[in-house]
Amino acid sequence: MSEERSLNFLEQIVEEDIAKGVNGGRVLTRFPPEPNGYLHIGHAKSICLNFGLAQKYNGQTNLRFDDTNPVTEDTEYVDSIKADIKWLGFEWKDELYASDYFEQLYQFAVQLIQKGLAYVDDSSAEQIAAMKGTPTEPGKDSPYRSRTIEENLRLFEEMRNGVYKDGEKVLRVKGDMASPNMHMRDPLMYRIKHAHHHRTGDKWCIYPMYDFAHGQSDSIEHITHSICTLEFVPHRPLYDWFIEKLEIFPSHQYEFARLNLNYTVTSKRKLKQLVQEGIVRGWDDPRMPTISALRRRGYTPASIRAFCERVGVQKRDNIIEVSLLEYFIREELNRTANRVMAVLDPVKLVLTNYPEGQVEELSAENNPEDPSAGHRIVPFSNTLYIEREDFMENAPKKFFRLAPGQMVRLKYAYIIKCDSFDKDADGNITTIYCTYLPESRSGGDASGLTVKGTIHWVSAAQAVTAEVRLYDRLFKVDDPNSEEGDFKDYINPNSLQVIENAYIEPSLASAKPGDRFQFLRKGYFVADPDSTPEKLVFNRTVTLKDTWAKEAAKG
RNA sequence: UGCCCUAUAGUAUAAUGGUAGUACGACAGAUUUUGGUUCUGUUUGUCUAGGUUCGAAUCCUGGUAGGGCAACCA
Repeated sequence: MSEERSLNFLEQIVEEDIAKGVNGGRVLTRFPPEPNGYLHIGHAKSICLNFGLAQKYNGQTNLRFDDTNPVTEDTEYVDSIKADIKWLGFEWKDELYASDYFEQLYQFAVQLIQKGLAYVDDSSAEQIAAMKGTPTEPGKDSPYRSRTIEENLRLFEEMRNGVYKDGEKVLRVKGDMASPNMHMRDPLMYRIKHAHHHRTGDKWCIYPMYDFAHGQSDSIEHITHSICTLEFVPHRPLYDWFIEKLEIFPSHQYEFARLNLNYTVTSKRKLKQLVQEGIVRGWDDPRMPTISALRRRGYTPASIRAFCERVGVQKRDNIIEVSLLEYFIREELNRTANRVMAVLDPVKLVLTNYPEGQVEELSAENNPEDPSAGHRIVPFSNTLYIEREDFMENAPKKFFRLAPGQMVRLKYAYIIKCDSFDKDADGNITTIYCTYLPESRSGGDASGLTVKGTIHWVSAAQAVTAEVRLYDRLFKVDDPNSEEGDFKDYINPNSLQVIENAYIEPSLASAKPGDRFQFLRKGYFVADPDSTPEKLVFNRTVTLKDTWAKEAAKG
């Protein structure tokens, strides 16, 4: 917070406005989602921006649902959006709905008709589209464009009163069909939809278009800085036009470039498709880029806020690397997550010189980055599980783990030496036999030996089994949006790997959903809400950086 | 071929007419009872051509490239 940073272009605008005394120095922003889907990482940027800007300049932020299209909206989405914003750590001033303004917006429309600036059009959607022209050719005036004010007033009222069916009539701006800006070519203001609205019920059968609701909603709330994404730049002249003709509070819109992440899609339409077609398990499937999925994946609000802060605010298109997001969650979890041992792909290891049946209680440091995290007890015995990949029958020189004749330290315990191993008929290693060095015990090592490698383990008799879900990127290409064909063709078929029976140390048995850990050498994990008293379920939030894997991949 | 927005290392972002810097990534090394962390070092950039200026990433003009705009979606 106190870190010195140059101002982004929106902060500059706000500071200039404050300096000039615009709006008496008042700052009021708003976050305006449509409740037709779950919030994603791109929205997080907008939330951090809108709420953060207001916070920084002693202002406030309204939460306003732009609910002008009853057929796509639902209270399920309203609830999830509110929960996500709160979880991210922000508080809104007022919870508002564009639908709160339906009567006011209707009156605005009447005023424009009275001024001769709007008309009722009987043309079909296809006819209107055909008369619109193209970006390089002007459009044509509708044959209904010259109706009298009185007739327009009567027809619009009849539209409201349910006299007409869906699509029979619309209310349009009397703009300029030759404008180089397509949005000024008699844009629609109202359409007829005999549909049930999640808040207004069946009170209305005409609904304002977004373009006729958004700017005026900002104006009604006296929003000082209305911040949205770049695709609305060409709409701004229309919003300004409405404000000018209606002579209402002049909110100003400013546009920034939306956030894009590589290897992911952030389009509500596409995300909804992934959910509805069962490609993921739901909006909060940890592979999704939604806020609720990131939460379930184990991301923290602070890490997402830090990411959004780092990404900055600009007007140029951008695709951020996922590694930046991962950096921030690793950075936080390294400081805060307790270390534990979990063996995901177990192979049995027997210490032939350790007394059968003896159980030693070893002290294990919870977090080397945070001494105040204390210690815990980990049981040790002659039969352990270690990670299958930590043993190689024929190891290359730089392999610092177990191999016949090679020594390694068992974390928090002893140095061991591999003597032999068993294989089954298929050539899989079934048991590894080692001897331990009694004088090498952690904390009191008198062996005089140093070994290159330290591996994690769990004691077989005391181990608890758990399900572990390993996630990888959902798409196998960098930029799924720019690829040919259907974006779903580029889904990574290995984005989820479920390990039914991982062995975890007994101290983990009491973990509660939402508890975060570092599984030593494996990554950061969070207990999933699917956990039951019988079986814990863990999600891998992110791997640790793994320079050995990188080395090994080089061949 | 109309209008609008944009262009700085691989990615993102500073420098607001005066030494092109930071973060992530990558690479190399040191430390390490996590091949983690930490530390050190290295690498790579102003789209292009003109103009203004003592001086241009910055201002102007042309070009090039990318993006947006023609839903009764938002």
